[in-house]
Amino acid sequence: MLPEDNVLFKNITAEDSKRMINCFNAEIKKFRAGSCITDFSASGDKIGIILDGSAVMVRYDINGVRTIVEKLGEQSIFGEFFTFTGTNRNAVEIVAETDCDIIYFKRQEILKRCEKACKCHSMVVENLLMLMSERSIALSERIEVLSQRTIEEKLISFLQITADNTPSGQTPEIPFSTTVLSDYLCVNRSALQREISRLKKAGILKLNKRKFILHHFDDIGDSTNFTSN
Amino acid sequence: MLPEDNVLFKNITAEDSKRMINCFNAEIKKFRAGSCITDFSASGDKIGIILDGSAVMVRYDINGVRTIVEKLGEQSIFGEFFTFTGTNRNAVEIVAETDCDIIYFKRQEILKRCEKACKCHSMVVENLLMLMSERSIALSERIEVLSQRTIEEKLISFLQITADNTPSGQTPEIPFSTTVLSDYLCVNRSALQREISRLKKAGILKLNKRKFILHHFDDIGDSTNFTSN
DNA sequence: AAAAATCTGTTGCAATTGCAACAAAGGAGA
DNA sequence: TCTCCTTTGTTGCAATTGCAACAGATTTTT
Repeated sequence: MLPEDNVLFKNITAEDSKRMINCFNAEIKKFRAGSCITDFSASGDKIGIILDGSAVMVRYDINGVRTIVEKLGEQSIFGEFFTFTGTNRNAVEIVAETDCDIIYFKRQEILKRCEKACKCHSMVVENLLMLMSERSIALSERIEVLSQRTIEEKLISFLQITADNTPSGQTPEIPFSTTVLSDYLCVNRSALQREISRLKKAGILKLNKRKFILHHFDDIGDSTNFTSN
Repeated sequence: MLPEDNVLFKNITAEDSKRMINCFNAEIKKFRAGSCITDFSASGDKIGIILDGSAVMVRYDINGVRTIVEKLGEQSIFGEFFTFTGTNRNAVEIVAETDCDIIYFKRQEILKRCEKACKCHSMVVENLLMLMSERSIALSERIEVLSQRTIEEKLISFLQITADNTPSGQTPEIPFSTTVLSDYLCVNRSALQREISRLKKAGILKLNKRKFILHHFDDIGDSTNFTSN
């Protein structure tokens, strides 16, 4: 994706966008799949936006237990400005899933009064506001999932939200492998597998590779019914 | 607190703030302790800020299980703009803990180009950005806690973050009763109580009413040690 | 194409957590 | 002060989840 096409410059002409990228001293960096994009130990207060590729924010606690904090796709933003980077008891990193192009801005550059009083400046700030709003909502969704009490509820909640966020006409898709999904739901992998198998046997979940259909179980009411066999 | 003293008007004179409160058509409402401030079913896209008092964002799922989503103190902001309001499978509400004064803004009023081109406008937007940043970090902290795998880890993580956020010189304090805390950590109350008792017996946690001291257990390394007796 | 590595799916067993029931302590209001 | 109600603290038992080990499937590398 062209740097000037990133979401921060929505509603701004390509010409102005290019000018601002200069004005902001933005940098573009490339990362290979699997490499660490940021480790939040010395990131300063840069704001990153993924132009191409995808990444995940992961945390390793002192026992080496991995948690997938967030999935970052194209146009996702990240930075210390938005993220609790944890105590010294754990390390938060952003790891490239695929090859990635990232554009970095300095937070002060975006926030400071533009000496040239460029009129597009406040549009950028508004765009940033919208991005942060979306991010807040995404974090809220994550909390919704994690606050479910059982693995089955976590899984269904996640699938439901994923399906709701899928454009109509498309088949919803789990953005992770099962192994990674278990680190996202913060549960044991084989216990998660057990629940997936149960839901499949009960006919509630159809799963083909990563594409899935979740049948409405609203009318069932009490999901513990499924656990009977 | 005076309406013009709210965080949205930081770095803006009282005079200008008052003018903008008019310009934005802000409303101030009072709520009694225990009453419902918002139920997110018809809140439109208003942004609320707590001027006085405290509240909690709660969710009830279809089985009536309660989750404390967020604790809101003075100067906290809330609104559909920031929050995943859930599927139709649950109800999210904000409930006043104490008597509350709330100021409401309409999102469009804050975001729209000010016809009078008032110069303070972009400062408000920047302040809003800072507030959202803080909120994102708070949500990240919540995810950090909920992503812990055991009750003991959830509890310690929560206490650690609470202690870290306490100004030095003050004794850290749990902002909830144990019963409510269990709904915040999304675990069973008596199971939580069991863990609290364990940590107290092990000398790691001192708890007096809601004030606590968490002794450094970094040097212990493996917290499962405490479970032995 | 073969070998290596990773991921999926399954299961028995152990550990943790939830549930229910109850006693004791603390607080609010009559 | 007494009563009622909520919260704290405890425990046995049941349900859920984690763990480990393994077989088969799938993907990647050589």
